[in-house]
Amino acid sequence: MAQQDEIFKKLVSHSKEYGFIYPSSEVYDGLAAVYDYGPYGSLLKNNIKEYWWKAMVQLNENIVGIDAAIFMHPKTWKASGHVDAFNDPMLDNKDSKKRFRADQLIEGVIEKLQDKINKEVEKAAKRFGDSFDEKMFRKTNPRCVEYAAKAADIDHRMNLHMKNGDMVGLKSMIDELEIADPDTGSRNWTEVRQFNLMFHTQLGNIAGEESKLYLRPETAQGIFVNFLNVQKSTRQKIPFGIAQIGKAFRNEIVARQFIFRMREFEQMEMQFFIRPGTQQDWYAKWKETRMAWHLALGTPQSKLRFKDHDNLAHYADAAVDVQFEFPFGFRELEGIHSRTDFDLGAHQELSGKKMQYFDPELGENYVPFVVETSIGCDRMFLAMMSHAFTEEDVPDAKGEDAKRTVLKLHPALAPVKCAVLPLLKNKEELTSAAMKIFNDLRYVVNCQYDEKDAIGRRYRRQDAIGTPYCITVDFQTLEDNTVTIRDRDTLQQERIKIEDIERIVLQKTDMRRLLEKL
RNA sequence: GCGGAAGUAGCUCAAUUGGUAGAGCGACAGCCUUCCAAGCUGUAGGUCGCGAGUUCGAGACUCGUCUUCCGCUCCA
Repeated sequence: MAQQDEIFKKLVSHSKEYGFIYPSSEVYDGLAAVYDYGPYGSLLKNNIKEYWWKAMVQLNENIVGIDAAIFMHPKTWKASGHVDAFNDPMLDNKDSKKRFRADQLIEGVIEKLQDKINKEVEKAAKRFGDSFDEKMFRKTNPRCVEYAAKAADIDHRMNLHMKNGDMVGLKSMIDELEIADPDTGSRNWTEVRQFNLMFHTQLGNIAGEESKLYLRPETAQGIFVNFLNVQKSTRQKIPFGIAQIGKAFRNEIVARQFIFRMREFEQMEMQFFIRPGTQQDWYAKWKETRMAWHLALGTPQSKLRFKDHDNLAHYADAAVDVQFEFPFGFRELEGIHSRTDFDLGAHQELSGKKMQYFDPELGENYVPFVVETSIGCDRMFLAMMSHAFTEEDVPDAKGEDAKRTVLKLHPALAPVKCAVLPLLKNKEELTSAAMKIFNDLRYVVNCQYDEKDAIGRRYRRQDAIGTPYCITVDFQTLEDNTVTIRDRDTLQQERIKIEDIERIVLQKTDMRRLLEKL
C-alpha cells in the first residue's frame, strides 16, 4: 500500500513535470481539487474523447451526438430530482469529530422504532401460534400503534423540514429525539448546515431566486430535454442513442485523489432510448459493449471489474459500475444505469410537453425507457496514466542498469505519435535530412523534432511523455535513404525506408487500429 | 468543518546551539559527441507561503494567518 502511495505521488509529479496536469491557479497557491490540463494532457484527453466518440457515434448508425449547453432552465433540475436529492443537511459531532447527515440520523430513529414494532410482532407471533393475525396485531396492539404513530410523526416532520430547507428544525429534532453519535454516544453536536451539491450562478444582472441558474451536475439532462428534437431532426427510430461529451460540476464536500474527484469534470455520456420492457436486454448489451471498449485498449482484465450498486439512485432500476484498479484501489470509472422512464417522464410532467415516441411496429405511443452509459473522462485519463506509468531498469550506454520512466500509453492515445531525431546536432547533413522528414510527417500525425542533447537523453524524454516511436536519422540515411524506428516499449530498432515512414507510423498509431478491435 | 503533517530555486532536499541562503538534478547558451538520462565551460533562477512579535541579528524561536496533502462525513 505504501508502495502504491509512492507510485501515485510519482505519477502526480510526473504529470506536472511533463506537462500533463497542473494544479489550478498555482501562482495563487492553487485551488483545491481543480486541475488544468497541460499541452500533453490536453492531447491525451482529446484522444480519449475521440476514441469514445468514434466508438459510440461514428461506428453506430443509431447513435448521434449533441453538444448541449451547460446552463439549463432551472426546472430541469427540479424534474431530474437534483434540487431535492442533492441538498444534504450535515452536522458534526464535536467530541468524535465525525460528520453525519442529519436526515440519516433521524431516519435511524425511525428504523429503531420499526425494529421495536417488529420485535413486538415476533413476540406475539410466538405467543399466539398459528392463529396469529399479523396485520390485525399491527393495527390494534397499543405499543405497535404508538411506535408506528411516533415513527410516522418523525418521518412527516423530517420531510417537512427537508422540503423547506429548515436546518434549525432538523437540529431541534435531533435534540428532541436525543440522538447520539452511534459510536461514542456523544450528543455534543454542531448546528446543521446545508451542503448543496449543485453550483449556482445567476442569469442576468439582478440576483434573486427566480434568476438562479445551476451549473449542470450531469450532462444527461441536456440529452433528455432534447430527446424529441434529436429524434425528429435525425429521423431516428427506437432503439437509438444520443451521445455527449461535456463538463459537469458537483460541489463535492470532499474532493480528493488528484483528478479522480474534481468539482469540475468532464463526462462522456450516452443515453440509449428503448422500448419499455426491453431494458434488461439492453442493460446487459451495453455492459458487454462498454467492457469491450476498455479491453481493446489493452487494459488487463484483472484491472477492470463490474460492481453492482447496493443502493439504487432515485431514477434507476439497475445500476453497475465499471471499476478500474487505480493506485489507490478499485474505484468507479464508468456507470451503466437502467434509468427507466424516470427522466423523460419527469420532464413530461413538469414541462407539460409530451415526451413520447410513436412506435410504428407496435402502433402505440410510449415514453421510452433509457439505458445510460456514463464515463468520467478525467477518470479515464487517470486510469490510462496510472496504467501506463512505468519505472523500469534498462541497460545504459555502459551496459549497466539504469532507471527509465516511461508512459506505456496505447499508441492511438499517445499525445505525440512520433519524434524525429538527427543522431547528431552538429552535422548539418543529418539535421537537414531529419527536418525534412519532420516537415513531411507533421501533416499526418502529431510529431516532434528534437536535436538537443545526446540521443539517449532524447529517447528518454520521449519515453516520459509516452511517444510510441522515434525516427533517428544517421549517417546511413545519407547513403541509402533509410532511418531507424525505435519502439518505446521494446527499445528495439528497425531500419526502414524514408518513403515508408508515414505508412508505418500511421499503421501503428492510427485510431483505426483500435476501433477495428471493437 | 474537525484532527494530523508540510510549505526554502522548475524538481528533490540541505543550512550546527539563531550569525551574509546552498547542493544535486533540470532549464538555457556554447564546445564536443556515430544510438538509449555522456563530458567540459558558462548563464539564468529564491523578499525561505504571508503577517506580526522576541532579538544587536530570524529560514530557524513565539503567535496569528493562508495554502496544499492525509484521515473522517458525502459521492447519482
